[in-house]
Amino acid sequence: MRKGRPRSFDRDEALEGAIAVFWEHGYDATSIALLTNALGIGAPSLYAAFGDKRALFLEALDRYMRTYGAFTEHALAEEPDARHAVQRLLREAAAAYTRPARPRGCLLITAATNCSPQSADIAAHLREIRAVGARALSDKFAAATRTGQLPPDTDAHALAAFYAAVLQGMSAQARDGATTADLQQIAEAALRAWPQTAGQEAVGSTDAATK
Amino acid sequence: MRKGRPRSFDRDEALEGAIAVFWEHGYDATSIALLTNALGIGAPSLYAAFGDKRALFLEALDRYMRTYGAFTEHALAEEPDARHAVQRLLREAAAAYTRPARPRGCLLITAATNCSPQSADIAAHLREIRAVGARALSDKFAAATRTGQLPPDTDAHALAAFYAAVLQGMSAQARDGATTADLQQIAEAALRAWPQTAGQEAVGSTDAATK
DNA sequence: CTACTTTTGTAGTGATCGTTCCAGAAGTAC
DNA sequence: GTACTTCTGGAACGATCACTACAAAAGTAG
Repeated sequence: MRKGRPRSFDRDEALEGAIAVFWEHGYDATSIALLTNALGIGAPSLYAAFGDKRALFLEALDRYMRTYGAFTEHALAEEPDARHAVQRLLREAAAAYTRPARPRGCLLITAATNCSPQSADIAAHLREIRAVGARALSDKFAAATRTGQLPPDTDAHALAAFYAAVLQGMSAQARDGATTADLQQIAEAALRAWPQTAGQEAVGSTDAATK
Repeated sequence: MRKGRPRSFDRDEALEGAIAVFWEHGYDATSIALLTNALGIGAPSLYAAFGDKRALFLEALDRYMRTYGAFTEHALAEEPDARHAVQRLLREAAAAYTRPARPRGCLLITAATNCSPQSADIAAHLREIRAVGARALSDKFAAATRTGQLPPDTDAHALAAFYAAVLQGMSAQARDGATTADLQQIAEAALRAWPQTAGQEAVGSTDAATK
């Protein structure tokens, strides 16, 4: 066994608690006092176990992405059809963003939307991870366009930006109190915007195609 | 003329500057030092002119809603057709959220997404204003359903939640660096989700209608 | 037991938070 | 000019920020 006085708390459990606090309040608004209070441990214990606030957040973020936020990667990786991937992505997001006894929305999306200038690097880091996700979506659409799952003139980048925006909007709606059913309906509406395959022409009695 | 030493700065100009700072950093992350630095005035002058930080934010928010954010109300009020209203709403949002020399996105949406527990009332206030906007959208859709502009089975609440989510997503995308053109393409994609009027059946080669 | 190692709670670091006191500056009124 | 009113800049308020020094506590090793 390890020498010295043993740690009085479970490190993984504490990290899980830190995820919840950062998820709820974001990076800047989460104070050390808020964390130590929620985790039931003293500040020196927290610093000894995780380093400083930034390191703790980054570790919490990493764990979040491999657990609560992993459904996005899974949907893209496990669904060969692009349409089904997006369908599953949106529907699972509707559930994930409104899970009971958990903070609303997505930590990656909301944790650093307003931050002070000295936390700008944290915001940039989250933005970069979001950009990677959007690029994965765009690549999926580009591949689907090449295999004929999407019309040849599909703008993969634009379509990925749309569904990324819908996810961010769903997260915001969840934070605003939307229910799971509300988010599911948003997801279904977003799926109606899926590009038409050849043979089916522009829908609706609209003049939307102005460009 | 008024007695006493005259104010050395223009109050409206200072309020405009405060809008910019709150717009950029949000409520919590905007410190008084950040404000006095940006406005070029001392803290006592700011407090004498606007009260405390909360009152200044609320006044800045009010002015924002009657200027930069007024396009949303205008689109709904001035466009009799619901489809055209949403079309105008989304397209103007794409421009408004990426205006050069102005902060990205929407102050109403982003200014209090992560906030400390003691600013929870500010967050609740913004949420309430967003809810009023969503309800206005929903009412517009309900009226359009009654006049036949939308299918009789349209869920006005769900459709409003969708477009509200798209607006919030566009704001987030703008903050993530999206260009005006990017947002315009998101807007056009969202418009493709507009419900089909009678006679045109479910679109696409999908099995989306699982419910 | 003693020696050693690591964690703990208390208390305190300097910095910054929102906010205000106060003395002097800058105007009007007479 | 003097009297009066209002605003400004500097300095400071207590509270909180992220973070840590320190010594007692709690374990293992011998």
